Amino acid sequence: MARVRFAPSPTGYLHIGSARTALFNWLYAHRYGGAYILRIEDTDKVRSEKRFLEEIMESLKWLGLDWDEEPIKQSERFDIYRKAAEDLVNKGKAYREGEAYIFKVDKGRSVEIDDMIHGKITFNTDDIKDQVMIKSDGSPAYNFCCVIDDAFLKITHIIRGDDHVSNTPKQVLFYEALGIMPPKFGHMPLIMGQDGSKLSKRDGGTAVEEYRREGFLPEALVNYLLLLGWSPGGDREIMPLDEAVKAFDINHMKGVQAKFDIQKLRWMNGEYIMAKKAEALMPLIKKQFLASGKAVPEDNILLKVAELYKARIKTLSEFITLTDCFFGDDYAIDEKGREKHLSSAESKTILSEFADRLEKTGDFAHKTIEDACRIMAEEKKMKAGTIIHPTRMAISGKTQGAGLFEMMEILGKDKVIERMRKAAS
RNA sequence: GGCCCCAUCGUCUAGCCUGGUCUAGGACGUAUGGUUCUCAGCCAUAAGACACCGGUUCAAAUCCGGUUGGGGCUACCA
Repeated sequence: MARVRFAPSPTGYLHIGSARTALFNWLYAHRYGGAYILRIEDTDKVRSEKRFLEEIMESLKWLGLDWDEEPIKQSERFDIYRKAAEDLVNKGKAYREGEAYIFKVDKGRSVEIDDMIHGKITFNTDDIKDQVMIKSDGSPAYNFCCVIDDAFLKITHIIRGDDHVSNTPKQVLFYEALGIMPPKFGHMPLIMGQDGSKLSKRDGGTAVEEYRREGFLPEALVNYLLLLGWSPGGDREIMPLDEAVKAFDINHMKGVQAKFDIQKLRWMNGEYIMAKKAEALMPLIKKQFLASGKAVPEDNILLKVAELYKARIKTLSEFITLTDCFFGDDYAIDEKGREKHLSSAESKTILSEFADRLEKTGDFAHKTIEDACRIMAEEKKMKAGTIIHPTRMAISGKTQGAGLFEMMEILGKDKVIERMRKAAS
């Protein structure tokens, strides 16, 4: 029975790298059957804030990485840490220096770690200073309370970032002094930015919340993170969480740092959006409208537009900018496109003639509209595109978009003719 | 500086553990062509990598050593 944990510090939002750590811990627990526990490392009372904790938990839930037991908070366990430190002083393994409790490190020996990802790593204790357990202000030092809590929670496997490898021998020394068998460790390399330095805003953002706001789907973000440092061993790219659980094998984790590539994340997000039914996309798109302060469109129109556009968006936020012409008259206009397709007298003539013909049509189904367009093109001996481009520009303000006739059908006869007449005048 | 981790296309990676099947496979991105009213999508094609040096071996991307390069840690932060 494996017991793993994710131990965030509520001093900021959930970092994308932390999300990956959480993901692999979650995967480990679900793959091998066990518990995935949340521990709140809020020993720094000044920097820890409730709003950050709430946000971190919300982001984890959004990603689908729910924890199994009631989370524990280190800020409520200071007495336990002090008691453990006092025991070590009484056993002669530590000493006091003022108010602080300090652990004596045996020099001249080696500490070996059999890392699940890196293999054997050997350290010499000559490189390790005596370790503070309890600071002068009474709060515990990270490495000490980490060990006390991991032992208390009976953690069997610690999967965390490479930034902790040098903490590991210090922690192993604590386990030895406490007479407790250390858990297995697995350190995964950190995620880097495009230029190889720390992940930053330029790379697309560091907080999970930013990606959520931008309209990334949690499934896509998780899938992308999954493939950063781990691979199922073949050519699979799209792999949802439930399948990842079955295929997960920590031995396939790479010991190499990976660069975060927003382009591939965008592609993957597009794949997930495309794969969803328009109906399933509706609530997500509505939330996006709400979040951007725009009125939520009517269901029946939104559904049709979603159907038409889901293959051409990479994020939900793009949906809003791309489809503004369907949901009001104050849509954005591509000035270069207007210059190209609507400035000439010829294009205005074409527009008004096409509008005349459309007025006479019985229904306003896209097939009917297309027929009217093709017939006009044939009679005038022009290419259909000569009519289509100015019309698209006139009704949507854009040179790109879904099929023109489908767009026109959704907009409706009155609106289409109104916009065409306006552009022709 | 010291200690530690790492090194396959621009990026994510398969292959490495258990040398030969690798003239190194896939995906993203890029370029070109096809489909089409544009864009997206879809389809096809192309360019593009074993960091370097040495060793072991009949044979090395794969094993060993070194060099270079990148990263982490080096706090009474977590």
